[in-house]
Formats: sequence, structure tokens, C-alpha cells
Amino acid sequence: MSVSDEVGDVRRAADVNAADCPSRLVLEHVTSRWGVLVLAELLDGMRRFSELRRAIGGVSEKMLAQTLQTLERDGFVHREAHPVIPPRVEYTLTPLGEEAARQVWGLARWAEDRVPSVLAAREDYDRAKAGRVHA
Amino acid sequence: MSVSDEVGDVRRAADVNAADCPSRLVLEHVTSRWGVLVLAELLDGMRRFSELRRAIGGVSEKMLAQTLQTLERDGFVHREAHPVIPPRVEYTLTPLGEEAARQVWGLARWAEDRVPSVLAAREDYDRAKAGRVHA
DNA sequence: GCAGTACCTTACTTCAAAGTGGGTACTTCC
DNA sequence: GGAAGTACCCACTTTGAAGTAAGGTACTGC
Repeated sequence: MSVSDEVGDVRRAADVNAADCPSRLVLEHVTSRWGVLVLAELLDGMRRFSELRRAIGGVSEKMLAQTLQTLERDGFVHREAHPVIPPRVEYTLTPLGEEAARQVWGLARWAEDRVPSVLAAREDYDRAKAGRVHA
Repeated sequence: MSVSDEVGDVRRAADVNAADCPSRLVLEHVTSRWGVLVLAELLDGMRRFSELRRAIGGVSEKMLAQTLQTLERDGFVHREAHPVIPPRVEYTLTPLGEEAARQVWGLARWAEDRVPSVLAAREDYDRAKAGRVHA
């Protein structure tokens, strides 16, 4: 008899190690290629669509729009469209989104810092592997 | 004149917002679908290949092997193969990998906790959108 | 002597993610 | 009056990530 019988609720039910757990999707959305960068950028404050596009190198309009929609649907970003000409749409983090953003921002910062270590590790690995092939 | 002229080194050069920055790849490896789960699992200590396979629901042998190789090459995971029969291979985190694992573990935990909030947000979003269509 | 175990690798296939190029509707700038 | 800016959407194509299935080794146990 497990912890959550009796009622069909989700007390402690979420488990990322379960293949069909919804937490997997939540995780995949915030750690997605562009999701990470959008969240990190928004941590700095409100941004317009084209500001995000310019800030995040290499993102296409399509992917940015798609990423923002996913994040909005999950309740991480708030979208405010002003019915003016030219169109003005402002994106901000929700409290929930700020929690996520803080974590991925840390990760992004860490990745930047550790680039030299990783590059060195890769060289070691590749050299060791090449050596094994020739031997 | 920028901060890093004079020498061709990489002082403060890493920037995740630059399309061609290596930090992008580092980030993508640790935040990859299976990478997150492998790192989080290894935070608990040494694991064998088949232990990881059993622990992480839904991962195929191919993807697990591939993920472990990527993480090993980047210097996050240490692989120790014992030449015995049947083969025994032990995976552990390197100090660098532990830094990454701690962060993604936090993210995984957070995702589990926030599943109800996200599910609720999605319902709101979908309901609002459906309403707009019918109106 | 065949199944089973452990740790993969390779080949083939599938499918979703991502890029490309177009269009919209309206305004301001030159 | 033509270009540029704004915030997208849509259709199409390409890429690459992932799943499936099979093979391979060197044994152990039945």
C-alpha cells in the first residue's frame, strides 16, 4: 500500500525518473535550447519581442515565438500586448518563471565559466582515444 | 577597445548569448533530455550502466551509452571499466560534473514540485484561448 | 550447447525540432 | 512611393535527435 492511495490526488507523485511523469515535460521546456536563454534574459527585466530576438544570438523569429508560447502556456512568462501601431508586446517573468529563470541563469553562468575546463577535458579524451586507435 | 585585446586568450570571452560560443554546447549537453537525469542520478553516488538504465525510466541502451559518452568527453563523468567477466563498468561524477549535477538536480527537484502549478497554468491558458476562438 | 547477463555498437527508421522564406497590416521615415 | 520596423503566422524543407532492432563478446549456470 503506497503513500497516496485512498484519494486520486498527486501527493509526492511527481518523479522525473518515471517515463510518463509530467515533470519530464516541465523540465524539457525550461531546459530547452532557447528556453534557457529566454528565461535568463527576462531575469533582467521586461523585454519586447524584438529585443529578445536581438539579445539572443542565432534565434529565429519562429523559434522565439514558439518558445515564448510554450513558456507562457506553462505559466513562466507573462505576455502583455498593447493594441497600438506599431504592435508592442511586453514579456515578463511570472513568479513561477522567476524561480525557473534563477536556476537556469545559474546554469548558464556556470557553463560560461567552465568552458576552458570542458575544452581541456575534451582534448584529453580525444587524445586518449586517438592513441588507443593507433596502438 | 574591449577588455580582451592584447592577448588572444579567452578572458571573459564566453557568452551564451553569442550564437557560436562553445558555452552553448556545454549548456546543451548538461541540459539534454537524458543528460539531466543521468547527472542527477549519479549525484547519489557510483552507478553501473545497467543500474542507470533501470533507474532512469524510458531510456534506451543506445541513448544512455551516447549520453554517458558525451558527458565523459566533456569531463563531467568518470568511466572506470573493470576487465572482468561479465563486464563491470562504473560511472562516477568528476568534481566538474558534480557542480553541474547539483544544479540540474535542483532543477529536477523544482520541476517535480511545480508540476501542479504548471498544470493549472496550462489549463488557464488553454481555456482562455478556446474562449477567444468561440467568441 | 543454449539461455542469460553485462555493456555496449551499428544500421535502419521515424519523427519532432529547427531553419527558410513568404505574407500581413499598419506607420513612419526619407 | 518605396523601404524599414513591429510582431507575428503559415507552409515547406532540412536536420538531427531519438527509437527499434539486431549483433557481438566472453563468460556463467542449467
